Amino acid sequence: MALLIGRAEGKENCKFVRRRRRGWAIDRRGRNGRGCAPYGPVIVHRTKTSLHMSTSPLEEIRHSASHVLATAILRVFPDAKLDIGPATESGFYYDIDLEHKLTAEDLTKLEAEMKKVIDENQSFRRSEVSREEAVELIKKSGQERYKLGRLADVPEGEAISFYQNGEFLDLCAGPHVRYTKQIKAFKLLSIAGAYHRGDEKNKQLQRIYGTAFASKEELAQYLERMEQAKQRDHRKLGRDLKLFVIDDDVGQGLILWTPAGSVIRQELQTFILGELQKQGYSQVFTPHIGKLTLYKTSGHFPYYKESQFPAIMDPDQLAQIAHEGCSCADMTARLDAVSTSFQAEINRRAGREVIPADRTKADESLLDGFLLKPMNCPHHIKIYASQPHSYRDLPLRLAEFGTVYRWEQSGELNGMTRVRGFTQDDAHLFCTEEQVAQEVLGCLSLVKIVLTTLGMSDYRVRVGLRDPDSNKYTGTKENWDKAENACREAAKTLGVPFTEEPGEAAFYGPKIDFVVRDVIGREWQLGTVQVDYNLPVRFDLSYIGADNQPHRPVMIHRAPFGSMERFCGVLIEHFAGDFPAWLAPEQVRLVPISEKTLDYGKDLLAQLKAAGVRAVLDEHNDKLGAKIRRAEIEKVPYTLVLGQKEAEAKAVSVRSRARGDEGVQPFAEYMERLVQEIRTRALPAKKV
RNA sequence: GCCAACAUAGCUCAGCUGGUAGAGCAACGCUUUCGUAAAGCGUGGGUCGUCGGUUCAAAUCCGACUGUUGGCUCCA
Repeated sequence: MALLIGRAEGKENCKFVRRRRRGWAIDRRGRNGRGCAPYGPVIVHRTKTSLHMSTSPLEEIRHSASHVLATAILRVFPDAKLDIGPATESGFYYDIDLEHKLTAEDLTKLEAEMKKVIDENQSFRRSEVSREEAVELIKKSGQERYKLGRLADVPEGEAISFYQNGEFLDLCAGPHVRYTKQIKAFKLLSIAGAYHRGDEKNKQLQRIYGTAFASKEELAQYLERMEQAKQRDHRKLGRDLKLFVIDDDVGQGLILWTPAGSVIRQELQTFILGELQKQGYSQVFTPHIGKLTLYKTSGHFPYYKESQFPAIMDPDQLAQIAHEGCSCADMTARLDAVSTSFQAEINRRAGREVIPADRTKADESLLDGFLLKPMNCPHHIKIYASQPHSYRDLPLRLAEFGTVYRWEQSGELNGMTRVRGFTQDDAHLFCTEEQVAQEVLGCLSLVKIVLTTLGMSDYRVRVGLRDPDSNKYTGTKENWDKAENACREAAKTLGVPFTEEPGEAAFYGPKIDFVVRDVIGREWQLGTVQVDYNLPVRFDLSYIGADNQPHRPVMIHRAPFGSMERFCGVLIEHFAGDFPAWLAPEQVRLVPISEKTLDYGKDLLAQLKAAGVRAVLDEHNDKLGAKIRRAEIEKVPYTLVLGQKEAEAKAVSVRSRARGDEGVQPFAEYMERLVQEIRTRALPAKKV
């Protein structure tokens, strides 16, 4: 999986996760006959977390609110056909089939109706019925379109229950609150399209999202949190702080790193490179494209074709065409054939004729050119394979900030976290079976160092094992046992709590993922380590052992950051733009109180720059307050106020973004502390 | 990809039912030389996402396209 690593781009992981969670995405692939990974079917496991198995009071409130919503919907739109309305992690929704396209005004209307229902203080009454009675009840209520299907989902032998509040009766496992007035605070949030049963083959219904709480205060707090999340959205901060740009003319999902954003990325890369050096990695560089055949060998191409950019013409073919002395017309015709098949591909993906393609007699083999690389491993494998290896050479650790390209559906794109081109802090370790455990541990500690340094202390580790009931994995049982034990042992040795999740492995081997929870409680899968017994076989890799016999090496794929794009996006939100000094694009803002101390500022600026500090002198003709304000808004970690007093004493008045006014201190002293803070990559220390 | 909403100056936004564009901030200039989150005055800046249609007249109405945002998992 080299693939996998790649896929997620940080994401790979993510994508994989999403794919598991989103039935439609999986189904889409399945339908196209591409539900299989190169090494076997994608293992789709749904962890069933039934709300009614362990409902909390809040979930009861929310689930009840969804019934109140349904009650209101039927009052306002009597012809609505209801599907399903569960509680969710942050609220509830109800899916309805309705001719009328819901608008924001409708939400207001529905909210008002819900208030009425709540004020009526209806009681929720449960009744258990036989299957036949249930069918009758559903038919009587005119909701057979979806509810009968839902009824069929209830396993034989399980109780079938209905809940009634007021005039509204719904097939429902419950439980509910006793009276509608127990729903103290609710709000309808948005309207969205949602496929019936999450399957794009089914009709798309209208989903109304809302949330509910036990008190108005909690609702207000929730909305406040949402507002804060909006404020720290990396897309907003990225624009405000000028960290990155996405330009339509360049293309969707392609990140342009601005000078400021590049500083952050560069610092992160320098940081990790230092760690790699300590761990004995070798840095390599490989190109952005590779021959299609390479990815056919690795097995990735046919299966991931959907998520790759179309192949590009092999320049060798162009050269050959020229050699053959083709006329201009011939050449144009052959190029045309290529571009035609390219057009056909574009049209196929779009599902309509974006580019009219009436000449599709393209020779498919002409497409057999180059691929924008979707993952780095084949290139690294070829470096390994370029010469014979002795067991004494191993482990060989090849690292590269490798940029890869994936074709993501347009609806999936999102700022830096879901893109079409991204750079993985990738590495492939080639080692003996005996070395796997130790090497995995090394990779894990690397991820841990990264997270610790950045203050991402709230994370969990997931060890993905094979599904014992499935034989769809590649490789032998012995190898799997060894690989899984290696992962398990490594996770134990790491000393971090971890969960073992059968069915979460990649097909070629088990993996260990780090799932980070951010300040607002969202989870991000960032670092990943994967053990691979398969690609070495496909590429017939070997090394000569101590027994003078050839042996198969084992590969480890790992990316502590995942992708630089995604990681930076998460980091921006993690710090809310308030980066620690070592990462901040601008570390120090020099603010002369007036032009009188401008020269002193220039003097300090030169000294700071000489020490490698990223400092900027504010030469604006503003009052002090305005300059301070600007520095604060731009989230500069340190602002040094320079007045006559400071100039005379060779001092600075320090204002820290994290701690506020820290008073006057000798410049030399301040600089020593600052350089130390940067060198040690310290996190911003809050005022005590 | 699918559903919905949105697209006006660098940013945030105003511009009602059609009569050909405005504010604040930012930028730039001048005045001010200032002590910890906004000094005053002035100047420049937009083919209103693109293309097409309706109309005497379109930022405004209609259509297509492009892009952005929120969704498309949490089993009755």
